[in-house]
This record gives sequence, structure tokens and C-alpha cells, in this order.
Amino acid sequence: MAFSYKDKKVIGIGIVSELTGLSERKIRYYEERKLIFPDRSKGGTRKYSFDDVERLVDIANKMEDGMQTFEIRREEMKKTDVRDKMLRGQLNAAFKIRK
Amino acid sequence: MAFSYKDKKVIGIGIVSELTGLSERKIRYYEERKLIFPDRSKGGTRKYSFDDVERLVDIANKMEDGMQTFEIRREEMKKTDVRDKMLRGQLNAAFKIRK
DNA sequence: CGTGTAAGGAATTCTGACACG
DNA sequence: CGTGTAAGGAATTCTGACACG
Repeated sequence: MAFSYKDKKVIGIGIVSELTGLSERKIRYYEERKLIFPDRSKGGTRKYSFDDVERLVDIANKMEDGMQTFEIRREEMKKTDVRDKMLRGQLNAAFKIRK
Repeated sequence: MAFSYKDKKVIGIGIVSELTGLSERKIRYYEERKLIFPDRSKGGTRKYSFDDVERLVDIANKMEDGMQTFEIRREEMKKTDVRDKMLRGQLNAAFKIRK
């Protein structure tokens, strides 16, 4: 089952602010810097998931450690990159076996 | 760990309406009939949990089956009552053992 | 009883900008 | 660069009531 409440984007920015302790300004800024990607309602209000909340707490910790937004983004991209490579490796392996 | 995202009251009524397919009117009415108990923000807006969303879907099904709100409430209270009795039973058992 | 709706107001969120640094 | 804030507007939600049945 690939379903989880953790990635359902249903939380407004006010609640996210309460949950994370971050100002709404910061939360919107981290989105501007491509660190977080909320959904939007029809009307345009941002909706976050619990995963997003966790990620924001993580971001907040890194910011406290003096890291800059672009560094955090770079780090995130590296993770995604590694995942992609592993996935590609598995696909390649599967492909070779079937040859 | 007694923590779960499922019972964090963080979802606005608009999203709950989308998630359940129920009108906001119905959702507020079921609260009036004591079937559901959202939290409130400082400003007074209702906040629901994923558990509440599941419960609402359950309520919706029973309403479709022609059940009335008071019957659904009675059924819920029975469940709570059973849980209470079991808990009390265990406590009594534990108490006797220690005597 | 259960639910839709129009009404008026209040709370929430949005964007773009200025400020400081 | 990262974040606070005042500004004006738009989207969201609230309550109490009338309606139908």
C-alpha cells in the first residue's frame, strides 16, 4: 500500500507555522528558494503535508547551523540524485538479466 | 509511542469537505449532533484530524443506510462504553491480584 | 430530521514592496 | 541573504436564520 497520511497536502500555513515554530514569512521564503513544495487550493492558498512539516523542521535546524538555503537545496538534490542512480542501477540490472 | 499524525487536528473544513465528499453544512451539522469533535483555532475556525475524516466517511455511510444521527451517536457511545468496561475489568483484575 | 442557501462579518492567506544588513 | 512588517485585496470560514419537509 503506497498510501500514507504523511504526504497528503492538507494543512494550511497557519497550522504549519504553529507546528514548526517558523514564521509564515520564513515558510514562504523557503518555498521561494525551492526547498519546499506545497500544493495550492483553487483559491491559491498553500497546503502542506506532515512530510513537509518534518522537512521544514529539518531545514530550520540546518539554518540554525548557519547553512544557507542554496546549500540545503544542493544537499537535497544530491539525495534525490542518489536515489535516481540506485533506481537506474536496478533497472539496468533487471534489463541485463532479461537479455 | 502514543503519537500519530492521524489524530492531530490540523485540517480545515474546506479540505475535509473535499476529502470526504460531504458538504460543509453536513460536517457542521454532525458536530452539532455530537458525532464529531473538531478543535478550534484562536480565531474560531474548525480543525480536523485524519481520524475525524475517517469517522466522517463512516458516518456518511451510515446516513446513506438510513440511520439517524442519534442512532449513530448511540452506537458510538456503546463502543466507548465497552472500552470503558474492559478497561475497568482489567483494572479490577489487577487490583484483585495485588490484594 | 437533515440539508441547502443567502447574509454579513470575522479570521486567514496572498502578493509585492520597503527595510535592514 | 534572510526575515520582519504594513498594505490592500481575495479566499476561507463562522454563525444564526429561513426554507422544505
